[in-house]
Amino acid sequence: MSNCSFIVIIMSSKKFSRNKQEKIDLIYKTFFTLILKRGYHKTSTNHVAKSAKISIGTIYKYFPKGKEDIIRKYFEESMKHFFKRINLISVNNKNIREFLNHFILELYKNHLENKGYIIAFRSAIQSDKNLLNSQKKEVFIFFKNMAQELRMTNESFKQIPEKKLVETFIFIYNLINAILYHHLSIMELFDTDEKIIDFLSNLVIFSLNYLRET
Amino acid sequence: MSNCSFIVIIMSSKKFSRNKQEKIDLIYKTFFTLILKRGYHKTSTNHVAKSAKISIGTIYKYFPKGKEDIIRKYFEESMKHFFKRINLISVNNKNIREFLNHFILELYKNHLENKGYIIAFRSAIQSDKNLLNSQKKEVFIFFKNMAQELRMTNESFKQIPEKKLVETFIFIYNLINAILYHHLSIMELFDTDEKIIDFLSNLVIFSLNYLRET
Amino acid sequence: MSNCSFIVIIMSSKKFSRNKQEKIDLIYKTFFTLILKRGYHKTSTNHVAKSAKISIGTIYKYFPKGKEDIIRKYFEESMKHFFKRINLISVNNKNIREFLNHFILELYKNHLENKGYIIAFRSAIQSDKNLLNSQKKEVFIFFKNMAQELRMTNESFKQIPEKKLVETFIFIYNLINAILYHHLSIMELFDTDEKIIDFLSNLVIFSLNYLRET
Amino acid sequence: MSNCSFIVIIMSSKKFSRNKQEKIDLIYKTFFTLILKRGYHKTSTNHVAKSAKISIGTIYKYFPKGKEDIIRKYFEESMKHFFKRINLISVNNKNIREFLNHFILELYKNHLENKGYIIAFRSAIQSDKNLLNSQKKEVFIFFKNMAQELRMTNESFKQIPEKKLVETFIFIYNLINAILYHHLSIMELFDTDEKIIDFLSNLVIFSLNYLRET
DNA sequence: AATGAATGAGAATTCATTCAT
DNA sequence: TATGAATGAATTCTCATTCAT
Repeated sequence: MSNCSFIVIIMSSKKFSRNKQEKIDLIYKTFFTLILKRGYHKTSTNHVAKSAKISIGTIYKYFPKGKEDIIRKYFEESMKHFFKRINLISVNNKNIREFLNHFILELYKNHLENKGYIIAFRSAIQSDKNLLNSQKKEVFIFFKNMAQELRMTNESFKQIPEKKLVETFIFIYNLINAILYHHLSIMELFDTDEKIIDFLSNLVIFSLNYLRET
Repeated sequence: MSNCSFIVIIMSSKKFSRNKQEKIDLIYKTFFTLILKRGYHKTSTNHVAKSAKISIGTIYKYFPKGKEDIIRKYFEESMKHFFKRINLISVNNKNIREFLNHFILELYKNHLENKGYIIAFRSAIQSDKNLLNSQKKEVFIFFKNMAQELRMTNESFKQIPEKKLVETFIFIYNLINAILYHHLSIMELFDTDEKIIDFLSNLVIFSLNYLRET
Repeated sequence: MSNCSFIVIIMSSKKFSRNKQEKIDLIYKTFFTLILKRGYHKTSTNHVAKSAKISIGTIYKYFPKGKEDIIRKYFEESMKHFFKRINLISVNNKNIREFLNHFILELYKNHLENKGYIIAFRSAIQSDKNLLNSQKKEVFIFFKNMAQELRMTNESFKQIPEKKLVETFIFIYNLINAILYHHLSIMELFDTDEKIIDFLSNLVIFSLNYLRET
Repeated sequence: MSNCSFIVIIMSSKKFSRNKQEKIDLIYKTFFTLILKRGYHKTSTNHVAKSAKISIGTIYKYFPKGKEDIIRKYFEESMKHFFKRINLISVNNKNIREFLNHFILELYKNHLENKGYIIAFRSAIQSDKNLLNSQKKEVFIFFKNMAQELRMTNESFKQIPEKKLVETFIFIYNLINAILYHHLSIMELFDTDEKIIDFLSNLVIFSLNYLRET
């Protein structure tokens, strides 16, 4: 690591490179915060610029198609981050139940932290069907990789055919998302974090049994 | 022509209220159809007028606050219609399981028929929190009435305290809505109507047991 | 005529119909006047609205694609008007020389009256090649019709094959336009109207001889 | 690497001014090429920078007023170059007809090679009348010099008064430009290079006769 | 000298809403 | 009542230009 410190200094001296990521993150943060307050279609790029105290030109420099691009690029970044976190769990957990609980918890944290983005995403797919398809593909690829990995490292998963495993993961992922979104953005189903997570955990077990039987 | 003029006057005096409701229904239909095609925030009142071949003035005559009013008034009407249909079932069904299946089926049909409206409603609540509260109130009142009625006419429900019964109904209602919306507008969870309904039916039974135990 | 006066009153009572054409003409006039003053690319739709004291929405009501549409629609109208005027001449003139002089005079008047439009047209074709093609087609159709008519009614033209006649007209039309545009918008070639018209008239005779010989 | 550093320093001290002119030429070339593709008002300095793979700062270093300056400076340079080429002819040709043909050919080549610039110039003069006046002055000075020279070295020109000669040259220059521009940028008058040049050549002879007689 | 991030005025365009007819 | 022309604030987006590095 100490060998790298010099390189780090050289890299950070590269013009604007640090500011650049800071600006992008500021745009994300401001945009999704405003969406939480005023809703997607009442949040304009000019609002974001004014609120973030940057110029409108800067937003269009990094996101040439405006709002649509902010969502699309955040989607790409957030998927990677989220899946990285999920992956860390999968390797270390051998018990399915334990793994599921972690998975649900991560999804829950993700929803809490990205509420504005999730609302934006759901608004954007209304007029941009490609966005939804992109997401479906990413989700498929991720769970395919996860299934392959789990089947290689874990005896409990080895018995289930890969295709079935992937389909099941995607189903569970969508089921949890459906309920979490409703709980967080439409109407609270339970009054504490623990309760909703426990409910989802049991619901997933139920669903897995249901899927197995049918 | 002169022969007809008297008839026309007579007819129009009768037709008047019918025409009004026809126009309103045409506005609803056109608005929600356009939303399905282009999304909520790309559907303007002017578009609706052009597409429905009526004047923009007419829309503002019946819905003085535009899009917001269309959604709000349709919400009021649709709630009444939907609850009427549910009520017809509740009176005639004594078996809980049977009742649930009907309830789910009605919710499913409602979602299918009102997809555009449901998308519109979810977009509108982002910037109009009152709309969501109105809905919560209506839902509460309806299930309170339903609970009272069921407890009076049905032995199976009499054992459950009214408050608990109402809460449970509301929970089930929201749970089903969450999953149906995701299934119909975000990503298909099952490939046939029967499968999703059967899954929901079992899911509700599971949830009722889960709620009873906790 | 007196029989028609009643009809005229009825027609003018038709909502906005008179204002509509007035507004359109006002937009044309204002737009082309501003272009003369500030050039095409420094004349914005908002400028036109402000200068004409109408709202920007009105411009986009009649010209949904903005500046491009103003030019395109004026082009269509002006071609018709111009060709109508030319046609009136062709029928009444049997002497080719006399006909040419009228033709040149009409083109000259057209250029003088539509200087702003001609500048706009030449700017617009830079990024809208269709506009130029449309014009070529219209010019071709007009001169084809004119050639047919002249060959039917006039002995002097009967000897020239139709195709040759059309090509010659188009050539002359373009040659005159080239020189008139330069004279009026780039640099004066002669100091009086009479001189430029006389020069063009002789130039056309020269060109016709040149074309006949080659 | 260290072996080369000295050479690099030596070279860069020599290359410096050459690099500067290379950059300027690259800007000219890129700008006028883009104008041919997209038109003057859709070609921005930022586009030029991106397309030429230099920074926008470099463009503003050499052309502090942006597009306007590029055109103005190219205008100055190109006038000199063009007039140099014309001058070489004038000295070597004693026959007026022969001289004219060379003159027309040079103008034609100039138009072909500088199409983008010519479009740009005509767009720029719309909002920058000084540009047009500068050009008129340059043209006047050039033809005055040329007239003086020709009258000194050539018997055929000696008979014509200087003022008349200058005016005639300017007239011919503008006439040819008018037709060439139309032919190359609006509508083809002839299908080969030879034909348009022959036509122009005869046209100029005609015009000279016409001017002499009036 | 060269870079390119950043700016913000201003252009194009949309859309909810009003109002004369 | 019904119409749809008219409005103009608000939105998206571009582009000439500046300036820190």
